[in-house]
Amino acid sequence: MGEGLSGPAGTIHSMAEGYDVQEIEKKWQARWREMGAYQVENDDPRPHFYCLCMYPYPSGPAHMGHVRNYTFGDLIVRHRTMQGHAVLSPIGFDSFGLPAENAAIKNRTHPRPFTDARIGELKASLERLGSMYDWRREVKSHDPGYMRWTQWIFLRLWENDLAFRGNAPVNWCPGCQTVLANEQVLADGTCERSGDMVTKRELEQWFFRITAYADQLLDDLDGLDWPERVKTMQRNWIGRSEGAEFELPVVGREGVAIPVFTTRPDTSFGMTYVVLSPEHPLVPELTTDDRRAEVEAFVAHVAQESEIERLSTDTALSKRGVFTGSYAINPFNRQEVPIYLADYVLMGYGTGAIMAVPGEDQRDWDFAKAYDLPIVETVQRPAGWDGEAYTGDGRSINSEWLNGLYKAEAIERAIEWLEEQGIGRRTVNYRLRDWLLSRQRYWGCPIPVVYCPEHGAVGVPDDQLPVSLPDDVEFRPTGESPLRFHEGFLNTTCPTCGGPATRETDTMDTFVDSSWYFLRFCDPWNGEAPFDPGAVEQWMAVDQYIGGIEHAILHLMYARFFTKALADLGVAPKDLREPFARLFTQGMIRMGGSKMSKSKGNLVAPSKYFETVGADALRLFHLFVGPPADDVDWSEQSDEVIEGCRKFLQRVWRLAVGDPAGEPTMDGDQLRRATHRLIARVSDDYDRWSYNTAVAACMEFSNLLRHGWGDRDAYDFAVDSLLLVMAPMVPHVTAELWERRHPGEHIHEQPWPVADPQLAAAETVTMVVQVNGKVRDRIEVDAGVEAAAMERMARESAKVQAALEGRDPRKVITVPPKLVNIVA
RNA sequence: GCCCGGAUGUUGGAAUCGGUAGACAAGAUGGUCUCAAACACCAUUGCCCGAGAGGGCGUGCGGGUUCGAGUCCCGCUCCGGGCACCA
Repeated sequence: MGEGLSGPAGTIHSMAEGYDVQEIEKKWQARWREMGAYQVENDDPRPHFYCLCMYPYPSGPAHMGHVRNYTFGDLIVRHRTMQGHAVLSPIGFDSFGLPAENAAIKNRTHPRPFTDARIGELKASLERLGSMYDWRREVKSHDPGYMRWTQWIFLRLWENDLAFRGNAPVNWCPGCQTVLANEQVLADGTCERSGDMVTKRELEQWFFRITAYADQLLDDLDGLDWPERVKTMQRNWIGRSEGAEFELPVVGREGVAIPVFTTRPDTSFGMTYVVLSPEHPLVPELTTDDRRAEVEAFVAHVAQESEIERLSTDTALSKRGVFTGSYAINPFNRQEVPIYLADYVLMGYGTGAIMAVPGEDQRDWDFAKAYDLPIVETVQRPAGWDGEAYTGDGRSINSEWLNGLYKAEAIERAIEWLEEQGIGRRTVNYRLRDWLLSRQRYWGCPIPVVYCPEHGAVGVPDDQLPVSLPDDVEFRPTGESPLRFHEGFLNTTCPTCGGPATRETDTMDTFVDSSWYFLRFCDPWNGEAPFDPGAVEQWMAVDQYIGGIEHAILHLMYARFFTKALADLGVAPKDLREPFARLFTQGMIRMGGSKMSKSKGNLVAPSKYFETVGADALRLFHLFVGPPADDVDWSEQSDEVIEGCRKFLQRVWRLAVGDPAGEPTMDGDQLRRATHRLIARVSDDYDRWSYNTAVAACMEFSNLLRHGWGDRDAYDFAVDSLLLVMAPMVPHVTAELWERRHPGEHIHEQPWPVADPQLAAAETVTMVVQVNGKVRDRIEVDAGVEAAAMERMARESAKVQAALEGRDPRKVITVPPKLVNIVA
């Protein structure tokens, strides 16, 4: 080993013994870097194709998940390029975020050098993997040239009422005296740093009005070529529900009414009580004096509960509610019903108040039982029904003018009645909430807003962007943002009046950065705008987006929202309604049942394989181990399979440069046909993301070749074709072999081979003969065999006759040319 | 609780439209080469019966449709994931 590159004329036998993986991989990586391979211009005349892997958070050298992700991406980039496309393959780094800040706090350093070092490590790994990008287009979230436009976009959204300030409960750690991000709150509701129980506090926060796009975000899912699973998750997250909103007058209080939302107005006659959220603004007014002490104690208790406690279903229902002392009037039947509070009614959904129909809602039924409230059935149960609340369809009962109607019709009728009476209307509610983007952290993009005592919140003028993060900051062990104590940053002047003002010290959620980076890649050098709509039109939408399933909801939803909003604001092309036309979500790498991750300490570093078997073998393993969408279980077997991949590549090397000895198993014509079949198979497998079977096809084909050649031309065609179809999977070894076989040529600049369908079709087929569905014989037949001939051959088979035992066939089914089934 | 996936040899997986179940690998066993080992190569490898020829069984479980089911339908079990008091 090692002499492989020493001399182009080196003896074929020494080369045939194997090749030096390290030397070849480094050689080609340097070559690709020098030639600027896969740099692409916006006006490239070839058909455009935009392939994008989700830009990574720079956590250091690549982990196995990265390797898997970027192996798929690189395969597509190289394959599409060989097919004649101009492929945009950009990459960047999602470089803001908590881990860098936590590391800075711990190591008493600054997140910027820390992050830059991690980016350097990750870049080196990607290059070592042989993954190709147009590095000129690199985008980093923390780059001032990128932050400027992130802030610019924020201001445009704010101007158009798509960003706003509002009160929101935030996670507050009493020990650290600071707000925490959701990720910093552990599963048991405590602070990850201090261990104190985290509580909720109301604070002024910034939001993006994503709910304005709820309908579009839901409807446009239908046109996307995405995994059904991801679309379903987004649909559930948006959680559209249709129903009615109407007002319940309060007994003895003129002009006071409680609005409620329901999806089942048809069951309104069964309303036997009303429940409000403890945070509901009407609570003080509705509480009677004799109930006040108990109600206030209950409200106070709920307020200090953590989210986890509040959502826990463990607490007995009898402790989760309280009677206010007031009554509301059910407008449907004029009956008075008691008004309760309960912690499970959420202020953030619907109107924060519900009509309770225990007959047709299980939760209401449980609550009614706990508080001894009446239950009235308003839907006819089917015969034999012995459950509690009934949510199925049936005729309305006990409902006056609704009686006899089925569910759908009764809902319609009830809504019409509410509208006629002028007390209610048809409405749609969404589970989706507006996107809270404020983060009380340092290492993120500053929100470009100034607070003036005179003019309130004022946007920083465009020509003063970006608002940068000061470097001379001191990180406090508590995790409090140093921006809040940095006088130079904090104190500024009002852009409107020039008077003294203070800056917003919150930074943006890092999901803001990742919501438009794919647009910036189209025009990363633009200094006048985040991007030119014309440049975006050249490439968008992304033709193939690749990433982990963990981003199925948040990132993908936010990026869709940004794309729609920017198009509507005229920043992006108007007709760009969706950012990612096709999405592929790869499986996770697991080890011992759980996701491979740094925090679990079960990482297997790719560098170990780069240094031994090389990038090609590791790439081949990831392609071969199973379907790309499936999770990979890393086990002892993985190392053995990787070693098998390495051996396979060594065999390919010997086939391509050596002199295979032995008796060939087929003649030249047969080999040519087999080669066309290989091309057809691999091309089809690539198109349907079946890389594991594409690798298997290549292995099978190389097993045919290992015996040697009968016809040198056919053999050379076979080897060249094998190298071409493998070039996107294992770029280094195929590039080296191609150059040796075709001096001066570069395999990745060759056109993708196309199979001749005539030659790819099999000449002979194994015809299976069954008797009563059981295989009794196999006969080699011409591929164009006719049904009559098949039946004749089947009947003549000695094995078939033995199986028939003299019986006469009742029926014969022939499926030319593959199968005959004789039914006797 | 609701909504999605999934279950195939010892293991990872294949079977694309209802038509040869187990491709391709990994592992194991035996062999060739070697002083020996490694490498490489060859053979065997779902289970059961049988010396063999051959036969029977077999894709989580129970039914069904069909000439024919891993694949379609009905009912379960287990595993994984998402959402989870959403009115």
